Amino acid sequence: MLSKKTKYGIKALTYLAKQETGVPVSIATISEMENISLKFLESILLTLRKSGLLGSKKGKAGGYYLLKDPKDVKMTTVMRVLEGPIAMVSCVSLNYYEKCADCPDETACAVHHLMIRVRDSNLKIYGETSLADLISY
Amino acid sequence: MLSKKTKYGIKALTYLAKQETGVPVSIATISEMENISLKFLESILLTLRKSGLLGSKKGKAGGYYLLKDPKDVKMTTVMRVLEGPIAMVSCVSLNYYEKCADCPDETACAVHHLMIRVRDSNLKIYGETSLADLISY
DNA sequence: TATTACCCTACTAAATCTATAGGAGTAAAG
DNA sequence: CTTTACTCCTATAGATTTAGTAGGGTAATA
Repeated sequence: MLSKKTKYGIKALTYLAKQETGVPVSIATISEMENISLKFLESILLTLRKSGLLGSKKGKAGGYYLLKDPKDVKMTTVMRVLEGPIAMVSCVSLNYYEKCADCPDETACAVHHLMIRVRDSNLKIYGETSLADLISY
Repeated sequence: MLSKKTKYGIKALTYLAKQETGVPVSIATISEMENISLKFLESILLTLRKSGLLGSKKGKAGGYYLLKDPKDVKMTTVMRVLEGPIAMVSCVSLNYYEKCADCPDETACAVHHLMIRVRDSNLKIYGETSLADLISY
């Protein structure tokens, strides 16, 4: 299941993607418009900023804004920042590979092979979808 | 991330799929061969039996065995039994649909559209993969 | 200098995951 | 008919993750 953090994060990003570029939107505004708990959203936006996806402006009329053109923000990046590795088991993760403790031979592991296929198909979807695609509905 | 329950469950199923059909294999044997905690595996096999995928024989020389031909056991079924819904959000689940509390309009929700694509691609993979495919490596 | 809004750490309640404990019941072998 | 080798089933517990909440600090602007 997708965590609420990821779900809310994507909603916030798409909301920002719909705004005029560079104009900061306050946490409170996004919180109201997307029905997200203010403090929870605050922490999500913070991680999005630290990851380099968002910029922020402090003080009056401050808020968050997208740093890139929505069509240059791929969902692969978004998912990795918010949800973590795209692979469902670490032994098929490209960026966070780890050997399974219980598995003597990866090439003989059924789960391994299946999850490689799942990973690749998901990577394909996330890779060919951008924020711009998501707001085109 | 895939739960260990699912991972172990798939491993157990593939182990059973490799055996002569109908011959019961004890929990202890599977536990040893696949490096899975005995008691944890016990509870996993129990749910697999209750779901109709496995049969069991009690008493001496008892154990678990596959009820169907491995090529007739689709991973869609296995994943649903062990991991739960294949959809990553309940608003795109075919079997466990639930409206999102925070989302006034599904058709306008970016997460919804993205997750439909993910669900469909995963359903396709699980649907065209059987236990028999998994043991052919 | 008052206000607005982000920044950051820490904390907590609830849920889920990953088992473990322990006994009851069943079937076959000796 | 008793021992042995299994499954069956419920309950529980520790660890981890999730989904927030609390509260003060800091910067920018009018």
